[in-house]
Amino acid sequence: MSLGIEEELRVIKFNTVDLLPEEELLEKLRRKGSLIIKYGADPSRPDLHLGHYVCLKKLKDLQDLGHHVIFIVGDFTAMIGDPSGRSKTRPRLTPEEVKQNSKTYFDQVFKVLDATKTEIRYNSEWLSKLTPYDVIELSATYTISRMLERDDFKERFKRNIPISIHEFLYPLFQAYDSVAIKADIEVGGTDQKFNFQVGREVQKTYGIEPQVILTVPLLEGTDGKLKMSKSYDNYIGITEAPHMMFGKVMSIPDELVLKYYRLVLYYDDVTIKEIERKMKENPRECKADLAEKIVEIFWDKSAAKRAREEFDRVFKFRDIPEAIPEFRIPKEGMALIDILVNSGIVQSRSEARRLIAQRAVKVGDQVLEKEFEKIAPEDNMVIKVGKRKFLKVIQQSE
RNA sequence: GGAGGGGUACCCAAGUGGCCAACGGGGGCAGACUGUAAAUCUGCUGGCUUGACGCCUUCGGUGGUUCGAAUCCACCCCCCUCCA
Repeated sequence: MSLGIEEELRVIKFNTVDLLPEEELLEKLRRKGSLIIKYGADPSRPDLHLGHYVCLKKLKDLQDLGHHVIFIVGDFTAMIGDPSGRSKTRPRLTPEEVKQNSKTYFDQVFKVLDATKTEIRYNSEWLSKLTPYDVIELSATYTISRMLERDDFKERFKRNIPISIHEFLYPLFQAYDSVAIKADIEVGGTDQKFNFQVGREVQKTYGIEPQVILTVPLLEGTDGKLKMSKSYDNYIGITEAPHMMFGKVMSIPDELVLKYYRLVLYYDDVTIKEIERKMKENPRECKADLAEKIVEIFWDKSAAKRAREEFDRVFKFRDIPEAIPEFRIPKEGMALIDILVNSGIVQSRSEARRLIAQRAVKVGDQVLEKEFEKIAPEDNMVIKVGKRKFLKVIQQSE
């Protein structure tokens, strides 16, 4: 915290989208020095991915600047069950499930944040104490038309997709969290801007100094279009095995590479310019560098290096990966289809048939076309199914 | 409470007595190409059966009519719109 305010502001603004209002932040910094930073977590989805990482990284920046990060687990809201989406009522979580989830959650969070400097709070602590009277009072701070300013609500309203009353309550409860901990800054993705705004309003009506809004960009997932999310299955999880992580980064569209360099690796403008040039010359290497560096963040240098070598072996040199599942068959052999199904490498016999018909099953570069072909175990026999599934077939011990 | 519209596979959406395991699109998977990128082309996309034939399960739920139902009837559940 020996940095000047100018310098501190520069760090805070790196990779942020909104910082509203900036003057208020400056004023707070001058007056208070150390600020209370709020981050709200949804414990119903305990798998963190790179999208979350962007946010966590910003929290870490703030932490390093000497601010106090409070991590709020939305256990109360999770127990009610957030029905966003359409007809799917999200399963309500029991307190035990919440406990369980938050444990895995924090194992992951503290790969990034400093555990000793992070305060964890559960919002049931104050939300469950609210009386109907309090809730009404809280609801009175906001109007329907203001709620409908939020894009997703507006959209749903326009398209006659149901919005239940308690969904309107969510932003209010979230705002109340800011009241309860007297947040100075709330940090989240740009999609949270509206909720944070509500936080400000509500804080004001409760006579508390309004929080400053800090949003970070949303990171697109491996499909390159939608924001990274577990439900779109386009995410790169921060606990995924090195080779998985590496592979997934390699599969992102080129257009995203610079964004990843910037948001995940925190490269500055000058370096980004360089990468941009390199990207034109050798996009593959450039992406592999990115992948290796990302793996390095969550694992270590050697794991990252190994992941890269492994990837090259399999996809560049069309070789076989180092560690692959094994399946034991009797020495007289077994029908191909049974091997595929019994080993669990494919889901059903129908699927196995399809894959065989599509010439997706090979040994070496020989395509196996007959599903009932008897396969006898041979030394180092590896069956390849599709691009990335491998199975080592070995003889059952007598 | 009244009137009308609707609930179909992972998602969107056609189908209103047999030709429907169900058009089309998205997504996914596989093949060609390749940098596990993008773009493009092709095939597949409920399960079981050697291909075909066939069989089983699926069209909000439960019963019914019929040789035969996602399609018709009854009751029920849920969603949307308008009126009160």
